[in-house]
Amino acid sequence: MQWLTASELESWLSLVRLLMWLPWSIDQQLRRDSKLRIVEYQVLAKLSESPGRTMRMSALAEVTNASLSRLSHVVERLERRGFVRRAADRTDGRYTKATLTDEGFETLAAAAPGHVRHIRSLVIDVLSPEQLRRLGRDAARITARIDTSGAG
Amino acid sequence: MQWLTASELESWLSLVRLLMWLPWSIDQQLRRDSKLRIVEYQVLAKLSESPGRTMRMSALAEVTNASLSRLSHVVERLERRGFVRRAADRTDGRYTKATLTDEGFETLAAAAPGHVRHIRSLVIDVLSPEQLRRLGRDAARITARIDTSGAG
DNA sequence: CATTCAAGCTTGAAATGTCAAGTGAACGGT
DNA sequence: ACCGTTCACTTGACATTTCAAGCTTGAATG
Repeated sequence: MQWLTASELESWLSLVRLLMWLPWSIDQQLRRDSKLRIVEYQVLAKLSESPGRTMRMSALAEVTNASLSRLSHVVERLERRGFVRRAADRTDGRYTKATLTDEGFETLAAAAPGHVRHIRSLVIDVLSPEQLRRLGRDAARITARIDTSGAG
Repeated sequence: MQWLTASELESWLSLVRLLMWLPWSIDQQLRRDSKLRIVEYQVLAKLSESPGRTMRMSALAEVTNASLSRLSHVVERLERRGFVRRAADRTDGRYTKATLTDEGFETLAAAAPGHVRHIRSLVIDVLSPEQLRRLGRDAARITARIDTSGAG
């Protein structure tokens, strides 16, 4: 087997630290300022961008990288908080459509600026436009190699 | 407030996908092939690199990005599996020292090659040495901005 | 039609993570 | 020596996630 060189190892460990701490930091900020966890924010955000502020559960699960089961629990909690409503699809009863309520939208709207400010100060403003573009490209290159078929 | 430009947003979303899927993929591989979760692997790995295969709980918590409480639970489970032993420090009874057992070391040794192969195929071999170095530098730049004082 | 079958989601229990409070050991002042 | 504090964990309660069924709806087959 081929081990890692010193340089590879160093870069990899830097990346690991990023993978560990950046989501943690984002989560802290959202919870502190908006009583939302990352998944919840993502659910609200993705719904808000969709036509009719509505999405099928399975589609929502995919874009938020949550298993259907996990999403089901998350949405149930968001529903109890009044941020989301669920209803069976008229045309195909197997589908469940989740809709963002006005209250959910307001919560998202209140949370977004602080969230954006936070990622701007941690990521966007720390790198040059060129560096950021490259980072995005490299990230995309890696995720393209990941087999996500077993998710859900 | 300052929103994100289209280009910034695109790069950011790429990074978000990386933050979501890469840890997920690593976790899958470790669980499937070695019955270990990421945290557990990290604990075993860090212990194995330490003199006497021993570390204080707080030091271990820091390098694994786990709260002391979480680490305490994790190590308890590893202890039940026979991979780790705990003992109070002789010189200062407040410290708890965790030690990797032979069985724990063997488990780690069995898990490491597959893990390294996996990250090599997903990350290391996908980027040129130069790209990897830059990725590591950018990651370090970002983590340097994160205030980790509230962790633990 | 009735009968499987799969898809899309939900559910409940077990595993895991987080939070707040508790424990005991060392330290610093008196 | 005594008192209060801080440090390093641990613990138990609670929240969340995962895992393994289970349910309901529509499609496919006979």
